[in-house]
Amino acid sequence: MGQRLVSDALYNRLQKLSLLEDEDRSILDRLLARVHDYPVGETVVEEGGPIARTRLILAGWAIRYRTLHDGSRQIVNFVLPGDSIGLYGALFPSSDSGVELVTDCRLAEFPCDELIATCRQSPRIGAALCWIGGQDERMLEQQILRIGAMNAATRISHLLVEIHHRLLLALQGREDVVRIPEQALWMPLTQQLVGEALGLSKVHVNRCCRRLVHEGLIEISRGGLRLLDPEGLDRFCGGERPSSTRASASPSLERGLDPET
Amino acid sequence: MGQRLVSDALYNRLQKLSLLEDEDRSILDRLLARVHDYPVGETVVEEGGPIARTRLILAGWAIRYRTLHDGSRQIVNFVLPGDSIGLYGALFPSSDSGVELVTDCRLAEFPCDELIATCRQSPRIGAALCWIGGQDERMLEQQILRIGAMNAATRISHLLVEIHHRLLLALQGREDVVRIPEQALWMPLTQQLVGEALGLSKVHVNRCCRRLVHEGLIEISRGGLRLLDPEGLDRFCGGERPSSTRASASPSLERGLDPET
DNA sequence: CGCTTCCTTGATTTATGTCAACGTGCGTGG
DNA sequence: CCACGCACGTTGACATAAATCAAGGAAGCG
Repeated sequence: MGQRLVSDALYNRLQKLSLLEDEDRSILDRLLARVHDYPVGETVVEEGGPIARTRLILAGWAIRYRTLHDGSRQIVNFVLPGDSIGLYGALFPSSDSGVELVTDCRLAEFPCDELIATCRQSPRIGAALCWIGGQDERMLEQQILRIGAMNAATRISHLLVEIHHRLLLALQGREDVVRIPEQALWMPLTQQLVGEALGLSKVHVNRCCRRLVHEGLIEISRGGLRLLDPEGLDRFCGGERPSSTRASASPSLERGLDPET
Repeated sequence: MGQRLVSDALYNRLQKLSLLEDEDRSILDRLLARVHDYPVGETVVEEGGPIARTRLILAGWAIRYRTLHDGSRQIVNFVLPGDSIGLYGALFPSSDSGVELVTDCRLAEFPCDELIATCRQSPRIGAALCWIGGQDERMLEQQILRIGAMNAATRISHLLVEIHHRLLLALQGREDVVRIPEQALWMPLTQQLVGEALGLSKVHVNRCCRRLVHEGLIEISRGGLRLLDPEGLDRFCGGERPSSTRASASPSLERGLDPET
């Protein structure tokens, strides 16, 4: 397992699945070799527009959102390093939601069709991507839980805990990686964005955030915030069970995917 | 294309994808041959429990839900005929959400692992199931949109419109099927359930429903409701774009999945 | 018959939204 | 360099959607 040039975040995540062979990694490396940089604010996918390419976030943050007729915008999900955009592009003619970058981003891009070919070539990669897709679905579930059943302050802390959790997985999934640097706790989340994600007005988000600041859980600065006490935040939102990210260690799964079978 | 003994709803949905060959259908038929009946209230999947089998709903309604520490329950999604339960069972050791039947149900069941083998056998079936999975994700998106960005009455009508839409797809997807019977518009949705799904108190759900009744859009009866005017409901919630259910007609997709390639 | 589940309605409370105003840092263009 | 605009954060006063509390009715069911 040599040094990875790109998509460390993805490999860190996939490590949990421990399904891929070296061969698969080189296939993935080739698939993800086409890297592009984009500036903040770029709309990578239009709402209702076609999905030309599948992308992987190598660095930066994005949002998936939908706009209502009254002009309000609902953020469906935050897209972090190691997350994919348009994973199902080959199967759907258009995207219901749009994707917009909230920081400068580095993306790996390739035509959707190539994913099909890659999965044919290595069923293990196919399974790994389904696993990623299943995690996406679980994150949406979490979001529904937050918005549907929690009050404002709890929603916010719960969201922060989830994102923190995801960042840890993406950034230090492997045991041999050094401890996460201070910077990792910084999040480019404006209160506006938090409001759009959680169905709250920015004014109310502000008031709740001030409370979290007052309790020493977070720190607010221009254009973002910093987690000071992740465990405290977790306690604050009642430690609602986060989505499990463990993979099935089923030996029959590996056998089933073994090409020699 | 002979008469289907089971899972008409699934075939109706898959028809939109027009990807499967007769051969695939007989494979699926064999996979789905194991049918079981369960009574109302049965908990098919425990929250946080293992996912022993993958299931397909042949008839009846279920809910996917999660329970919070304070005892409140959030319904994540309604599971209708043609929908799957535990599709990713082979990839995850446990289920975040539980599944409970809200009517008597007839389910097709098989061990999760068999799905892997089936996908190896027919990549077209694999693609079709990913397509189903992608639709599930889109439904969750819709749910987030409702809960996060709409007011109570709009949420309710939007939910009803979506379910109506899904039922139509499952029940009459094929052109050659007779018009949908009156019964199809009946839904076993108590106001309690609607509240748990949309993050509203049952009292408030009741008041909003009464309004919809007053406008002649729905009819309420013991243990459920009936859609009288789907188009009216759609207008009521501002006709927010429903999730597109069209499949990609990409010829390269079919080529990519062709075993002869 | 009594129990349970579901629907219904009124009175009151509360969480959150709206409106409005102001501060502040930051980039940009003159 | 300054001046301006802009995006973001902050705060107060007020409005309102929705929750809560409470009580009762009506249909199914054992």
